[in-house]
Amino acid sequence: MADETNPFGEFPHRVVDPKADGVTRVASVNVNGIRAAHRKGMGEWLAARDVDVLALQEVRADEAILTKLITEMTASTGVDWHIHDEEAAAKGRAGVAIVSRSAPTEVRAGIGEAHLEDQGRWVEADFTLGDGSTLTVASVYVHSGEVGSIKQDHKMRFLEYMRHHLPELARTRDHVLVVGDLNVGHTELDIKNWKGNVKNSGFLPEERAFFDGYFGEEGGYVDVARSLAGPVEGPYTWWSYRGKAFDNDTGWRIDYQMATPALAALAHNATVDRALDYSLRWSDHAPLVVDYRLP
Amino acid sequence: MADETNPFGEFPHRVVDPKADGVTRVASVNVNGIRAAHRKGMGEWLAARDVDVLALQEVRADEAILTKLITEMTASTGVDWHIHDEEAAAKGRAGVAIVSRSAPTEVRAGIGEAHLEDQGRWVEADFTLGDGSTLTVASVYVHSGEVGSIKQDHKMRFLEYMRHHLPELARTRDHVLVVGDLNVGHTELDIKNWKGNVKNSGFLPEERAFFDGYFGEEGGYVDVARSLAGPVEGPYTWWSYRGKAFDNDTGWRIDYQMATPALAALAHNATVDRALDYSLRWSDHAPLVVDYRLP
DNA sequence: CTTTCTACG
DNA sequence: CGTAGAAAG
Repeated sequence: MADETNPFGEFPHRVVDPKADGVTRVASVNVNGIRAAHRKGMGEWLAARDVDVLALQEVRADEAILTKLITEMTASTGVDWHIHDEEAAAKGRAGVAIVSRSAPTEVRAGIGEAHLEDQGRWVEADFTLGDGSTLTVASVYVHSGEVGSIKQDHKMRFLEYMRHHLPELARTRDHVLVVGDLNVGHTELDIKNWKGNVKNSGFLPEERAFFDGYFGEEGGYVDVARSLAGPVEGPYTWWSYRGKAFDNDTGWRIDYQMATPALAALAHNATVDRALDYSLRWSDHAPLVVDYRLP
Repeated sequence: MADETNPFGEFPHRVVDPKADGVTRVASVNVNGIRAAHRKGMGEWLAARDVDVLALQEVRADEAILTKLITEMTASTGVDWHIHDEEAAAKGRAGVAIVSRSAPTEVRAGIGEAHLEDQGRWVEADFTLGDGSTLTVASVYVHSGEVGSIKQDHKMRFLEYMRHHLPELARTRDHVLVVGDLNVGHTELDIKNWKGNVKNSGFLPEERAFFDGYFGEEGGYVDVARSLAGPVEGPYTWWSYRGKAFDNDTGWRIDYQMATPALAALAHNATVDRALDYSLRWSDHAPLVVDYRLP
């Protein structure tokens, strides 16, 4: 409940977890339609959370709508935010974006060589850090998949592409942070009911094997939230709208922040904004928020 | 506003216009989707209005859903209502129904010879009256039409069919009551902005000419609401959802009760339940309610 | 269960 | 402006 003495109203976590000076806060969130998210209270979360880089997935709106809503939701900050998105060819589907307080030096949309279609699933932006090094941030939305459907083939192709592209990014850039909805739980700690899902898209052995690769020596990335949380169940980032999945915390940890090791070492304070305290829920995913003490 | 001393709560008209003994109340209403109408308060209207025959148009639901919702909305009456509908071939489109307190002796769906398609636009039911005569009630939903579109041709074909069928019904039955959304304003009194609509479907000269025929000597029907209201503007039965049409009463009188003369002579108390008093609006049409002192 | 688009009104 | 279906998640 809101605390009358709390200037952040219904967001007490903002008080118990203030952003420290010199910290860059990166939030990744699948908004499941930014229009609906905005209607249901995303703006209050954004105003209270004080993020510096906001990576969005499933925007499901064109650039004009995205810009309008982000501008409205960030009006209280008094600064002009930089908004870069990749829309899907099909209206109202997928769509990723990177919204940032500072201007990127370069933005690349689409998934490069596997650029078979305008899918609204990958956008990356380069930022120059204080020490002159470069940070590349990608907002990613992997297909949800369905066993026995062509959608699963597309998902596997995308995961396969990432197996090549992630190491290449890590090799050619200073710091890399790939965040988003990867639609796969890596380990048994990542899905509440993992036994019931070993044959479902999202926890298939062949999907999970890709993640072993992303996070292993060859992949060169750290699963930041897992690294900071340790080997505990969850914290989940998605709950089905069906039944009482959210109330029972029958969730999946399928949203990630994947950082190159030197960057991951600067991460602290990873939080999934499940919003239990204030009972707000404006998406089926919750934001994954991480603070980085960047150079 | 609701009057605390009014047992009908937010339906004061129920008090100022009680149904007299020995009266049969017939209501016609285009519900624009009975699911939405139910959700928005149709049940309260129905419970308060004490109708005997309810003719519905644009049900936009299959029989199972219609039956469930009508049963729920009439539960307080403690009687089993008789429900007969004609669905459109296309799910979620059109659909007419006759809901009655007493059982019809026969029900006919579809528009007979011009029965080119399952359109969900015509259903008629026969009832036996106290003196042994027969009353046929039809619930009709005429196409909305659009000048220059094939939809206008379908509308004109339907109106043409009615030009033949209405006199035939009148000739072969004792009493006939054809009610519903005819989607045409007959005279300049029937549309607030008639001058601006002489070239629009719903007030075209060729459409209005059909109504001259329906209500003339050859047609053999009386426009009950107009007959009781006299030559005044309206009362309108439909207002666009766009702009402030409802608030400004920029409406159309396109819902009718058409009765054979002997039946029309028994009609009194025609009311359009515009619901201004209690600010409820659960369809873009308002119910047209008429009391008949049947033999 | 929820979102968006679409067709129809 | 609003309804319901469809496709997707």
